[in-house]
Amino acid sequence: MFRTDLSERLATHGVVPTPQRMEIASILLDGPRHLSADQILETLRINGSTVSKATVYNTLHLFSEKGLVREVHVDPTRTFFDSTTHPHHHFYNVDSGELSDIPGDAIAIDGLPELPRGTEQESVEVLIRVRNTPSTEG
Amino acid sequence: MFRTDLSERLATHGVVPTPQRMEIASILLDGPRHLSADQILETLRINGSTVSKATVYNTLHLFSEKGLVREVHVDPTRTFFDSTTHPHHHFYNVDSGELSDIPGDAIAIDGLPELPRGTEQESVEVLIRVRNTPSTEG
DNA sequence: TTTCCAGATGAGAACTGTTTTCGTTTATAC
DNA sequence: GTATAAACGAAAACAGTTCTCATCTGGAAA
Repeated sequence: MFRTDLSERLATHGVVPTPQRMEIASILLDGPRHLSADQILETLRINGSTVSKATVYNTLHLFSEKGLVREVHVDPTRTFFDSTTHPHHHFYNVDSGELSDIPGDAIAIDGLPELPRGTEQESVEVLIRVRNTPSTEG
Repeated sequence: MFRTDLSERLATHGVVPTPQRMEIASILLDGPRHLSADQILETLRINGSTVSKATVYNTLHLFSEKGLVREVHVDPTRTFFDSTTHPHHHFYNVDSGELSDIPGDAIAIDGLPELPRGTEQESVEVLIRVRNTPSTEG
């Protein structure tokens, strides 16, 4: 994705594309990504960027608020930010800590239950936890 | 549930039923419960118990290890401990922070997707986030 | 009974991801 | 150039959880 595209994408979501936000966007929004704040900060540092931790968190929350990313909570120790914002589901590898998308049509939910009284649905998420198969032929 | 039943239940799961563990068990295991460590600690205090925070966490992890409870991660700010250990699904009320069970047969998943290469399934969880319906007739 | 020992407990410190605070910088309008 | 609001960032604060380690407990052995 070109910088100008990214820039426009931020703008159309009501986010002023500052240099710091563009750096973060180029890491997180350039394709399907599932990254924690820490992973983004680390990538920034590797790229020689000096964007501060506070700005990373501010920006991620702003992106989330404006619908540019979704927060995914599968691991109590950190929040993942998902660049795919439409409803979809996830695999979570408990060994590697990797989060990945379940292809859109590979799963379906049958018969949504009646919601608790006085509530309305916000989202439906399926999480399939997987672990690495122990290699028995090593 | 009677104390002796609880005590036996711990024992059959390989957990020595100490007084502190029994206090926690009587709060968490006496029916379907979804409680955070903090909620348990608070309940203990209300009941006049002096069980320490360290012991609460130790005990919860022990229970989890021994299959007496399951950990549920829906809220990045705290872990819920669920006294129902067989596979099932949840509602999470984002307004109240309440976690509740989806009745066992009220939902089904259609066509599990192919797992990522080299992984095996550990669990499948459906989480339906709900929010309180704004009362328009108030 | 006394001694020993492993396991259990608990007070408080440490840790970690995240949030907050607040002074400084930047961008834009006038 | 000056004013103003937004954005940035260093560091402190925060909250849930984990860790450390000294003490306690209860049963087995002597």
